[in-house]
Amino acid sequence: MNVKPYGIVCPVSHACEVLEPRWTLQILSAMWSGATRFTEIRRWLGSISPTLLSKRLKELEAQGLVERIEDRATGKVDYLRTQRAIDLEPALDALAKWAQCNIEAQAALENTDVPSMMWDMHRSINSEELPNRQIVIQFRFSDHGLDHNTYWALIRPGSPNEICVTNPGFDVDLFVETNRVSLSAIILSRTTISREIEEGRLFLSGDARLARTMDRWLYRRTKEDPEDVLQLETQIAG
Amino acid sequence: MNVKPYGIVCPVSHACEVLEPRWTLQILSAMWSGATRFTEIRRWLGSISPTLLSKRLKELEAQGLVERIEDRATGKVDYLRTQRAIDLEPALDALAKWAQCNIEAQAALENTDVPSMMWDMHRSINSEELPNRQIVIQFRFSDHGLDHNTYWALIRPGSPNEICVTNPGFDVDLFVETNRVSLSAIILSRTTISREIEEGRLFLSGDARLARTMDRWLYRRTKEDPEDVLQLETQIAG
DNA sequence: CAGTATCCGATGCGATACTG
DNA sequence: CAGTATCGCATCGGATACTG
Repeated sequence: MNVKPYGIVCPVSHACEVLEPRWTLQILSAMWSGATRFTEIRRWLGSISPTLLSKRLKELEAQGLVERIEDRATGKVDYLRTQRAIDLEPALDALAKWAQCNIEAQAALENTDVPSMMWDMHRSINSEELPNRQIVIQFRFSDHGLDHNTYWALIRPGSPNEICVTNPGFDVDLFVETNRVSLSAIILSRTTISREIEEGRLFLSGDARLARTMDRWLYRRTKEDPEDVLQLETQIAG
Repeated sequence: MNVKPYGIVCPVSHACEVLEPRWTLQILSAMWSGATRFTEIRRWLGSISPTLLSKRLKELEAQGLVERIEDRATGKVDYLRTQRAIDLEPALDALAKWAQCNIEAQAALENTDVPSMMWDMHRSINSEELPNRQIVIQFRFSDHGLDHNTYWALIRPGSPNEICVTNPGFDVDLFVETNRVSLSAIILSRTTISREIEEGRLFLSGDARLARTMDRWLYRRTKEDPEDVLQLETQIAG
């Protein structure tokens, strides 16, 4: 058992006893997003310590939410969600939707872990929506105190996207200058690319067509139905 | 802010930052169930300290999830959920449903707080399904180490149910002998009344008709659609 | 009833170093 | 890469007593 039992007869509380310990839902979310390897999950979560991740994975295994698969040949280990964990998706969806509409996470956005956000660009940049040639996009963050404030995304037809912290040496097609609050707010659909540009928090330069189509090739985390977006817009405006 | 921010760009994590601190969801659930007064919420939760409840209520107020209403005339205070908290219901429902089907909470059930479970009988006993006269039901728990192992539920037409820890002095119509695991499992629909009787964990004596109809007058927490119940039965059997 | 004030102990969690 | 081993602090939360 993870958390001290609440002692009340209520299914939600039983769920809490399993899911409440720090990082538990984040680990499951990372796996939902496709992470299967220990190090992969770590990178997704950014600031979790290996000790704690190891502990949580064991707990999740004990709870029957995660399965550890070791390849005898290669020694590689994969973590997979069990059906029980997959069945959590509707609840996580509902929670995400609620948070999307009801939390002004300004304070949280300010704490965005930039490396994990950039790592996320592996899937956040949709190469299908980019020209069918090599593309290099440089991201520079104006925030102070970052270990790295410049990243390069390298998109090549037929290869997985690459994210570099050192200049890969190719010509840059698009320069993106922004800050962590702005970019994370865009990813969360809490604002729009055009508004961020208008208000001076996002600068795009280089290939004009890439700049114009950023709306399409940058994948946003949540897709709301029209009413929800409207509701969201209203809240942000108000 | 409540919990140290996760730093990842993900709405679920933002929800966690607000909802993860211990007792937060339980407080909202108690209010969902109709509790509005400080002491009422306390009783519902059983083992929360007043200090912590006070702290959480302030935090929830700061987050815009709870509204504190003080009656100038009487000085009485009510806590009400805001729309934002009410909008959490779908997520809580999904979570409850998941827990119902996917957690064998044996360990949790053993920690059931008996006073709060009995307090819950205020609403768990549906007087509509009882004969239209005064009914007294005595509950005795065989567990060791309880402050009180005997409770009396007093149901009178036109009055709210009463739960007593001392014999109210009326004739008892139905005697219920059980233990906390069994009764809480019944309330959670994790087992059935007839099975608990068969397996010797629940004894009913006194008015035979009250005993036979317990299925009807004891309100179960979650109402599942048929397939879900089936799924649950399978899991318990397996 | 509706809380506040204090205190203290457990432990959760982060940081760091190390290993096969 | 995939973890384990230690360490130590901070803080979370429980217990208790007290108040208007």
